[in-house]
Amino acid sequence: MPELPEVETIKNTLKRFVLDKKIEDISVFWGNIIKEPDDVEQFKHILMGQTIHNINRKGKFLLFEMDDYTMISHLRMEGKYSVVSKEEPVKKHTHVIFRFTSGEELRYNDVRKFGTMHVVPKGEEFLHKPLNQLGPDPFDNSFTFDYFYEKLRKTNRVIKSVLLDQYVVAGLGNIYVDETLFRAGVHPLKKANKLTKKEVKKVQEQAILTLKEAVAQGGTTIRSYVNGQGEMGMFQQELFVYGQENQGCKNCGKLIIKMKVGGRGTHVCPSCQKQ
DNA sequence: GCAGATGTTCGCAG
DNA sequence: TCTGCGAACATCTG
Repeated sequence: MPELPEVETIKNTLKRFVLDKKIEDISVFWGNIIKEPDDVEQFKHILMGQTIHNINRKGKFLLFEMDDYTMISHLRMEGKYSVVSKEEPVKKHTHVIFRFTSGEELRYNDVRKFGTMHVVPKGEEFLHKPLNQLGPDPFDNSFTFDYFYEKLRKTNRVIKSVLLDQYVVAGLGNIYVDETLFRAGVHPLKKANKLTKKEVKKVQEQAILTLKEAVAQGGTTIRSYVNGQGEMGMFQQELFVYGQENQGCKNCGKLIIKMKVGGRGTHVCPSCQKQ
């Protein structure tokens, strides 16, 4: 269920446990998670013997950088990583296990099995799917006002759908889009190309600010998100609209309403966010 | 028990 | 070319 702040938190906790660990063996219990190479045996073969030297993040993707390859992992709705001793009983929804020479294991657990893993040669991460078409990370310098304004100006979609589009900006998901639009005072159904420059600026600033605050709080735990150590995030305390339907707006007191936008549950203060 | 929803993304159809 | 909708899957809530 992770968006950018949750993935960033997972990256930081995982780094404390897997750097310089060498993969001795791999088990895959649900092969559909492995997307590249398309053959699971090949996936296992090329990663065995590799040592994890660094973990990076782009948008909602984790990049495990090894000797000759990078594993690009997306957690989708429910994916989780944990590092445990090999003695630890394997949970029901654990689908991939990386066994280290140290006796520890990196385990991937995913109730809904939506997550994906791609292994590509080191240095070619951004040349192939799934990263080659991704928009800028919101924390990157390339996420400029001019870039963002042009993207919004050229589409006929509503602003919420555009913010969820990872080709426009990579990292926002349903929670942080709703929070960003509330903080910017923009209605999710407003057409992206109808936003004034001032509104675009505000949306961009609030997106970055909201994500930064959420990272500082270790992410948002609504149902099941935990970091690489099984700890919950704390940002849910700071939410203004997400999951706050039928409660008073923290700004004006009017009831927060829930609606559907682009098939996604969407939370809005009808008074603070004018269409 | 069943319909609908869940922090995501992709492929397909119009 | 662009946009919207179902599917991938399991579980929980009303």
